[in-house]
Amino acid sequence: MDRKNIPRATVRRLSLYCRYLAEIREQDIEYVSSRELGGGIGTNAAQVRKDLSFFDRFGTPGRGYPVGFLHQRLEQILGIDGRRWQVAIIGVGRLGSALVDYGGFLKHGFHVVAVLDSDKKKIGQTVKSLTIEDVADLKAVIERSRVDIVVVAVPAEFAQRVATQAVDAGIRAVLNFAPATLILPEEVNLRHVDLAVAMESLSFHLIR
Amino acid sequence: MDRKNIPRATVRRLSLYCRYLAEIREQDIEYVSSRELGGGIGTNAAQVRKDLSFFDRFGTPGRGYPVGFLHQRLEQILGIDGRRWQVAIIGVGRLGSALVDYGGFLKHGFHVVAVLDSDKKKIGQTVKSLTIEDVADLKAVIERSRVDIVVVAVPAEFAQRVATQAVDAGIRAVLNFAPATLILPEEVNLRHVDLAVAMESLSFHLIR
DNA sequence: CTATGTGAAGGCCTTCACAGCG
DNA sequence: CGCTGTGAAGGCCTTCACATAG
Repeated sequence: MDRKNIPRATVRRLSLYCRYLAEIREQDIEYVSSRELGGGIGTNAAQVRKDLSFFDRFGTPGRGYPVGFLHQRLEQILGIDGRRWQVAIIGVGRLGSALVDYGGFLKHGFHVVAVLDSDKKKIGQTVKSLTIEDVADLKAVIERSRVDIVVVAVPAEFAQRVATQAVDAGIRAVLNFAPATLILPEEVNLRHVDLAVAMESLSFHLIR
Repeated sequence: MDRKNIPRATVRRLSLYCRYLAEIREQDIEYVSSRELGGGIGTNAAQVRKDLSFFDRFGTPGRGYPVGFLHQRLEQILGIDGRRWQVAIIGVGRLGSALVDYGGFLKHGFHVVAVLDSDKKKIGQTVKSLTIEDVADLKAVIERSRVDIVVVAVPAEFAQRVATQAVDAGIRAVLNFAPATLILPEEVNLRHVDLAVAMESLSFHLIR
């Protein structure tokens, strides 16, 4: 099974299945059918079975999927089992600081190990026991802290530069919050969280 | 042209084209080719032409697209020209408050007109000259302030309830930041901004 | 000769439908 | 008999390629 050939949409749903399974696991439910699992994340039974079939035969015909086992396997597949991904956040504005102590990071195996900014007034201050470092030292910080994932939370006009520097320093995964399109080498994993795009798509569909 | 039949991906790119056009318009560039426009947002020329052809013939063969005109038309199409969409933000935690004064809202025709929370200690306090109201009064607030779009920024366990209440109060567009899958009627426009999903999809692709 | 607009082809993802297993 | 796993069908979106306009 080559991870490159898995549909993006499937990976997205894997996260949602995983979250749903965590919830019903708490309720000591032992088996879940593809229909229930699909309903729980807003898709259908066939989609669930197809998604899971990319990886293995997790289910038992006539019964469904064993909740605990499937949950555990999905965490392995997503790479959030035990493992700790080292995250650096660049840009400590409103959004950046909200992200630093966003509980969700730690909970799911992501660990913020560095915070950077270009503002001399911020450099040296601490956020959640992390000292804000100079973005000019990005490469050194990435290497020293063994950063896996870079979160870009700087103003739009600096986003491309910062992202390129991160990639030059060896980074292969970038999560961009800046309202800007980043152009990076094909092999770099890039995700956008774009408020403007989301709002405008709502606006588009509200008309008429 | 029925807005319902436009591919989601096309609407998404419309926002990106619009942003790119705004940038080069500043530089007094008069015409842009589909190739340049595509390159600017990380797609190709054919895609640009197909996307735009859903709406009109904006271009001039041999020259390209007139930047100012196309920008203006895309703003109209997206519904962000002059018009003001009224936004309510539910949940004034770290994320919620970061959103309230996130400049990007106002700039593009979105106007935060109400902020709500369930925490008695927060209700009555002000954020950016808005008084935090009781989420129990959601329906009244939505009607009084003529809210078009609801932003859900509450903890996951309350997200579904709050969203359902908003829809019952007549809301037809929801932007969800909570790490939870919302199940809402088909006709409601729903967008998710899901950090966990984005991070986990990066994690998935980083393995091996 | 350059660059758009668009039917047709291609590719990817979702849905169907059913064989087969428990 | 219920529910999974999966090839095949279907549908949607992207890419191609060329007729057409300036």
